[in-house]
Amino acid sequence: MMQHSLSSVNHHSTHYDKPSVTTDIVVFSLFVPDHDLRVLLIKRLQEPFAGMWALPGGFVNIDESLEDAAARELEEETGVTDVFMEQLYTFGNPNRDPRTRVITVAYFALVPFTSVQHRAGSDAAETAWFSVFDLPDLAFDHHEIITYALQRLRYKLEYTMVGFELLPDEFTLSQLQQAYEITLQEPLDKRNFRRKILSAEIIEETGRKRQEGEGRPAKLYRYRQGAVAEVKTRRLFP
Amino acid sequence: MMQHSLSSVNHHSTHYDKPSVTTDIVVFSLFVPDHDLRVLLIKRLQEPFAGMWALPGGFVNIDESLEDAAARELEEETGVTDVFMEQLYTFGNPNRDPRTRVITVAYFALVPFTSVQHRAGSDAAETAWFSVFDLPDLAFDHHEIITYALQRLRYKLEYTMVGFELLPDEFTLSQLQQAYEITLQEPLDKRNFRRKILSAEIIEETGRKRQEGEGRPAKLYRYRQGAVAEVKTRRLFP
DNA sequence: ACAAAAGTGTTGAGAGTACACCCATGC
DNA sequence: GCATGGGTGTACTCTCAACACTTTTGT
Repeated sequence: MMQHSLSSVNHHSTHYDKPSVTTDIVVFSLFVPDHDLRVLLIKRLQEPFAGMWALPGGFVNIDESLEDAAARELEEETGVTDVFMEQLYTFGNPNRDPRTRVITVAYFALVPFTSVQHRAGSDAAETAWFSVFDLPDLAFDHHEIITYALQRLRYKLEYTMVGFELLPDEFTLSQLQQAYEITLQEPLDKRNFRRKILSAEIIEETGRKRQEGEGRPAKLYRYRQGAVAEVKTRRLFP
Repeated sequence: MMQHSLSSVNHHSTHYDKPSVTTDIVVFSLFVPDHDLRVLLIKRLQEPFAGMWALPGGFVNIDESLEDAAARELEEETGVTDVFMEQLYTFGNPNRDPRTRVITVAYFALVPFTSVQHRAGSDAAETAWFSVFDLPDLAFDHHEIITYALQRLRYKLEYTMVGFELLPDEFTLSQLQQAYEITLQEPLDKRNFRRKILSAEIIEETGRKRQEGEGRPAKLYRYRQGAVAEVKTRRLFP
């Protein structure tokens, strides 16, 4: 065991007391018919906080990267796979876990609303989707983590195009607008929205049209491969 | 020892192989006469990478927060204290330390250029300021961390007012503009800069003027206590 | 009086915002 | 033919970008 750097630490404890490291993942998905943005939670089986709802997550293995750990835990606990994932923040308050010192690297993930239903009830643990706007009591500091994740998601929507990650591969402009409206919780002007999205040139028509549903069929769009999701100079919405 | 979450991990290793957790701090400061932005580095004494330059940092104690750990390490190793600090990113690649698994929570810090000289040569280890635009070979992935920190600093300058943190308590508008020009590495228009900064209403005149130096004395400004450093709707500079 | 830095306004271009009607389809 | 959602254009305002000269001090 050696020092990563110069400081003199851990001289007193013989077995090098180390914090544990976990990842927790805030998985967002849209529930379009309900006009709701929801987070995937699991019911804890172990103490502490047994029986309480918590974010999916768990210990980082000694030989896997943080991203791998997050993806693995997410799949093990919820069956959700192939999602957009991004590191959020590392929460390391000494008292965030009442028993031992646990530092958690939080990730946030976005899954298309179409691929949600069949993935939900997966395996051992009970999982459920909760509205981010009406959360139950949560284990640890998970409420704080979700609040932070929501803030980040909204922020990212304003200057990038992550909105796609909440939609299926092919989507209509109305769906995209709804994704924005639901997460930002404010109505957007249809014409301005379309103009801005299209002028950013990061989506393209597929040629196909959506058939299900009422009314005039809508053009389907896809994310343009190779397009940079960053939106040039301005915020995306006022 | 208990599970933070539901996953089943570490069943095989009897003594629960845990990664080590460190913090590393990227301390930026302006060197105005040289028109340079520099980072504080220390020469490593221990293996691995003994004799190489590296970021200040070290292990997180079992009972201290990440921020506290970063501040403590920074003071222990460089004598630098009372700085603006913000969490940057957590680097957890399994091979970033060739000997054991070390996850590092990186912070970036800004210190006023006026309080740099007397703090430099502090104690045990050799420390020095290096231009971020011309770095030596660095231990671990510290080059990557600094690159990321610089990107974040520039980004923050564009929509917040962190520029102040690189300046003394009272400063002139020209100094503030220089801070921006040095870190962004591009010239800015004096009139547009002043108009934008002043209309944001986050600094105020002190009434005093700077006396040293040539030319017409400049008004001194200070950060307005209670002002939100976020700049309203637009990017700060083109 | 001159060197050196501080300070100050205007104009044209582009982006943002607000706003209302016709179109294509299924029933 | 009507209900339902899809799709389109224009005028006003505001912010941004470019640009050059006068003022105050020390020597």
